Amino acid sequence: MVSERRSSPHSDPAGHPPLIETLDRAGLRITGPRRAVADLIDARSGLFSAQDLLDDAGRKRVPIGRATVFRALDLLEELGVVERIELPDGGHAYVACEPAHHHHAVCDGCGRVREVDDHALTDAIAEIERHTGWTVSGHRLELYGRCPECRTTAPAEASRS
Amino acid sequence: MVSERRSSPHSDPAGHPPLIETLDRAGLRITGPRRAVADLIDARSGLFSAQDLLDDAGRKRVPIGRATVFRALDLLEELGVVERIELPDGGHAYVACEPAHHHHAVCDGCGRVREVDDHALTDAIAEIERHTGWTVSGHRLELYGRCPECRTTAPAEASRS
DNA sequence: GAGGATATGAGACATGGTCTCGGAAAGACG
DNA sequence: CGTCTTTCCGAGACCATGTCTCATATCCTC
Ligand SMILES: [Zn+2]
Ligand SMILES: [Zn+2]
Ligand SMILES: [Zn+2]
Ligand SMILES: [Zn+2]
Repeated sequence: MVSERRSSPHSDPAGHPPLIETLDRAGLRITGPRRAVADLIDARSGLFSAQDLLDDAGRKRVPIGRATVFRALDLLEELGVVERIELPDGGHAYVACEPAHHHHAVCDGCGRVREVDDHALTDAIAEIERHTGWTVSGHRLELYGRCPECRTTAPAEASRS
Repeated sequence: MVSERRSSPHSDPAGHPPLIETLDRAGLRITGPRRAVADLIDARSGLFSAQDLLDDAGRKRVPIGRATVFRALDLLEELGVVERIELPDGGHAYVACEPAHHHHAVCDGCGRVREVDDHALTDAIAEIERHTGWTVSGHRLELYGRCPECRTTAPAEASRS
């Protein structure tokens, strides 16, 4: 479990279209399980783990195989609408997001995730290439901290360094 | 296994002092196993996994417990001289490095790792904080690409995207 | 509908890491 | 040195997160 989301009015925070649509537009088969996984993800906000989805599914009495969930996540990840991110503690979690290249800021208070664009980093990387003679073909950046809501409220509530 | 290192003359690439010294200076107990792990790491260059160390140890007939290797890695990581980094494919690997904050460029040809400093990124993050209202307390950046040596040689050899 | 391509689910397997616990050994001190 | 206390170690169970296999079920096209 990644972090129990308090049910908030953020069910569709960034106004993503339903994920299932992405599968459809990509010409992939729309199957029951895929729709189910897509819906489960749509119903969440912020971080989630594959296990979270499995748990959700169990709670809603929608039986889905473990492998299927991972396969669906792989698909969605390839399509760029779900990303697997690295947590500060070394664990992984997934998050729904836009296909365009970007990065994520993760709130360690509430698990909210905010997409962050790339601008400044692109320059920084060009600079690094010039400096080092390396060719940088990809990168991964994750930011950790507190969202505006959590910054003003109690700084308490879990979080490892 | 993270990537079989071709034995190269880079045994001590950045001129790190022996890792065992770090443990010593930190006032930690110098035990046989810790020394062994430190030496095994010193003898490597580039990326390695805990399993790599275990294999090395086996080959050299230096029996070390699995848990002990992980414990030593944890220690060294806390001291900042070893870091666990995320690979493009989602796997993990360790690498010896300087304690100062920095990031890593990983060559997908040969597994070499180069430390990269933080300058431009710091500005970028300040900018993001101003923009989003978030407080960013930590971050993680990994660069993937090709080192100068590998760029000139065959672009072959594994690597996904 | 019927049929062939494709996806699913159960569960074995793999990997990477943690935990527990009795026994071993470092280091302090005399 | 020898002893004592504290810490560490190793074996192996355990766990979480994924992946694979293969027989079965489902889509989707015709
Ligand atoms: Zn928050
Ligand atoms: Zn980027
Ligand atoms: Zn290289
Ligand atoms: Zn940095």
